[in-house]
Amino acid sequence: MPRTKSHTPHSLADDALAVFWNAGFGATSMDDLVRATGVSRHGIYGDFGGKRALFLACFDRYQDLVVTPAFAAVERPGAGLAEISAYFEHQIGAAEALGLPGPGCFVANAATEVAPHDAGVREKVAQHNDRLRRGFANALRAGAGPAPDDRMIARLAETALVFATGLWSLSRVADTAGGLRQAAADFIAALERMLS
Amino acid sequence: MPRTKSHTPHSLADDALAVFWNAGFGATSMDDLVRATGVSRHGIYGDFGGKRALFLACFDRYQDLVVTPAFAAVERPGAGLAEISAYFEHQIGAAEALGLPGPGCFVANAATEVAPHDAGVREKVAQHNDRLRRGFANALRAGAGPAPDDRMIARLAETALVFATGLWSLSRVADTAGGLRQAAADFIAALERMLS
DNA sequence: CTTGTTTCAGAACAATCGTTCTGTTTCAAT
DNA sequence: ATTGAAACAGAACGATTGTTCTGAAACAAG
Repeated sequence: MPRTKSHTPHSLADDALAVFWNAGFGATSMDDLVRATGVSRHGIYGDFGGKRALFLACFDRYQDLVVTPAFAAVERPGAGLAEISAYFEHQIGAAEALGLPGPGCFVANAATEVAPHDAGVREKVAQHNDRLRRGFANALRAGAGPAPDDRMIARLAETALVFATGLWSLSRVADTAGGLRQAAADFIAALERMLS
Repeated sequence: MPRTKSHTPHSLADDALAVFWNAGFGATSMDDLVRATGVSRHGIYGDFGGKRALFLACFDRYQDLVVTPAFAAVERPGAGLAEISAYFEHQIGAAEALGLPGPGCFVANAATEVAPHDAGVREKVAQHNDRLRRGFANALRAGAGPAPDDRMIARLAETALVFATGLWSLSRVADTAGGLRQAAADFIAALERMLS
């Protein structure tokens, strides 16, 4: 009896993610979302209940669509510095392909724009950062030789998280990828020396 | 004949900076500025002409009030890794004193929130980043020994800029300063090894 | 004190926001 | 074909935004 839906919550969040990622939360209007997703206001409010809830749903889609494909190799058992390096290169290459200055990291953008005013977003950001921390630690352990110092691994993982966050942040204002690429290479080299 | 002014453009921008720094550009309303600065709408528009112009003026005040006092030691001839380390510690300590999660870096916040939509802000951010790059390069040169490799110095300065940017970004969501402080120490140690 | 200029306090404005609501259209089951 | 539930398009709403405007208050010079 009912009319068939033209979208699923998944596809709606996917399209919304692209808009939020590029323009941020505040600069994205409900009209922008209707136009970009092709879904009526009624449909958006029916599926998610509002702009903020849709934004929160985008975090999960971003994990599945962007973070996991790029970061899974770092999280795999047996990963090493090469996988961390490939992760950096993958993201810089993607930013370069989309044109610099680019959209950066969706989570990092949300962290500075909305996390201070929104505990729910702050929680999502914390979960994302923890995932990166664990992934980096996993890859650093393999590169640490036979007797890894867990204390040092945790610290270097934190350092890698700081560096990765800085990379996405700078990619929002950089005109060229050269500097970022060289910085990433130098950072990998530094990690290598710290582990030996 | 005229009534005496209760403020100067400098003091007005100083007070506005505190508000923008904590809440960001979009989340700060004109009413917030009037309340926080004690200056009427008429006064604000008379001195600067609008919200955006006042925001741009805050960049210059931020340089004078925050960046220069913390970063001048790094820019001084003869500075070395110790000055870079002190700069990190200075900023982390300040963030800790203000309570974490903190406001981070005013420029870095503006870079992610408004730079994508505003060429003027993008220009200000680029100038700030260039200043940091030059400062880091200056301090790295002194630590590089008798025959510094300018090519490598420039790359490491870029790496330091990426790391510093990541530090401020993470300080906006971190609950404790411990991780940041350890990461900074590790990064300094890594720079030391890269230079030798 | 008077005067003239400037600041101040707040009302008023148009525009835009997120959200809600009202018909109309669509489609599957009968 | 009829029917009814659900999605659609878009108007409408209240709230809030940045900006402009108006009248009253304040201060220094004469």
